[in-house]
Amino acid sequence: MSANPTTSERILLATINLMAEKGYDSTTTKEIALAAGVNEVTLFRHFGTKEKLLEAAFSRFHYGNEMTKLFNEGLKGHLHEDLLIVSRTYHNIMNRNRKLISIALKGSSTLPDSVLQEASRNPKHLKNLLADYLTTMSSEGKVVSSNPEIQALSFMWMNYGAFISGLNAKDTVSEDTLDEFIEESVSLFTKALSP
Amino acid sequence: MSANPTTSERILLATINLMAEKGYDSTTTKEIALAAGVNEVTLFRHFGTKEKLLEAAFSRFHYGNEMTKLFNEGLKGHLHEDLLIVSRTYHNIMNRNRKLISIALKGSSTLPDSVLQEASRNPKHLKNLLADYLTTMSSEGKVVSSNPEIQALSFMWMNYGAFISGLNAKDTVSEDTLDEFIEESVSLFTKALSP
DNA sequence: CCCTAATGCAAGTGCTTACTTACATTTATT
DNA sequence: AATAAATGTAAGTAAGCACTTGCATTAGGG
Repeated sequence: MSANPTTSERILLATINLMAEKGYDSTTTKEIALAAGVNEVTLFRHFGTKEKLLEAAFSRFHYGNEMTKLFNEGLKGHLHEDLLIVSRTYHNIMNRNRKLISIALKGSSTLPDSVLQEASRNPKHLKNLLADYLTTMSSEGKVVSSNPEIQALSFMWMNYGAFISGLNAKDTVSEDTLDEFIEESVSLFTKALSP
Repeated sequence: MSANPTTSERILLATINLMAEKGYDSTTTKEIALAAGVNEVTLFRHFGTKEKLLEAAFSRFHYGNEMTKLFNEGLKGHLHEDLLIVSRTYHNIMNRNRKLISIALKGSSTLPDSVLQEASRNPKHLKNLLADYLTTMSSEGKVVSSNPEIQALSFMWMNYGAFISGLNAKDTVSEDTLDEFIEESVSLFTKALSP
């Protein structure tokens, strides 16, 4: 369909950048074409409709299952270190996909379902993994046995809130501030969860 | 200007409800008028423009400074109880204004500044208040002396994340689940912050 | 009963939008 | 050089948008 991949790519990137700022509805195909340096007609020849254009952008750039992999392999049974890894990986993934998430958050009446699902599975999946981890750790006596579900939820929501907060801030949260927050908050949870 | 307040009120409520679902741009004045049970012209006679309409909705329904008042009067120096009050009051205020916040979050290129400011001051103001509280508590030996800024930030972000998570969920988070989360998470922070 | 203010109704304006069509031009392939 | 595929250009379409205008209808207070 597209012999020249750079053209498609440029259009998709322009789509993501503009829509992350202004939302799906407020971003016009004319703008996108201008930002991508192509004619508006080319955009339609490549993707047909505005809706399919966004779908293409999502399916090409969305994040995979890095987090699941992390929980299956990367955690060593040391609470403080493991929470650090989880938190850092989480923010890593989220920040890499911040624009897609921003688009989904702003939403629209005509936003394709596939796009909405991508964002809604955000913290839920991770909460389950973390809850399982805490349950295991608890059975090994390495974590206080209480309510692993809500403990995991609290941790994920804290990081989710931190991420969302940084999304719309004009002055981007610096790398240092994020690191500082991660370390302090992980220490906080480590102390709270230790037997 | 409006001899019949119910008419204005109906329009404002319809505005908030529709825009919270679909966002500012995607909500048409025609829809609003239909939902409010008035003619579209009446809407313009009352508020002039779509922009002024949203401004009116915000200025009439936005939350005051309940949280500041709370910190000046309501806290008693008992960590666990105080955190409980803060958390409960926070979710109370946020849930009462969930639709306005939803509108501001979705955003738009033409969204009035006054509306955006309302939402951006969300956790920041509260973080400062909570940080001050923790500093005081720390000087009284009731809280571990570490980094009150980030401790406060962690607590606020956790609650912010919890709130945002419940915003877009189709199945509203039940009252019970929220209560359960608040109690468990406050206990968590109490243990972590105790000397 | 009259007067005024609020509302409804019908029609229309000018603008923007996503999307199309027909044709010319460039670029790559053979 | 010839051919085909990808892009540009120009123009237009149909629909939807916020917003306006002129006039008829309703309702309440004096």
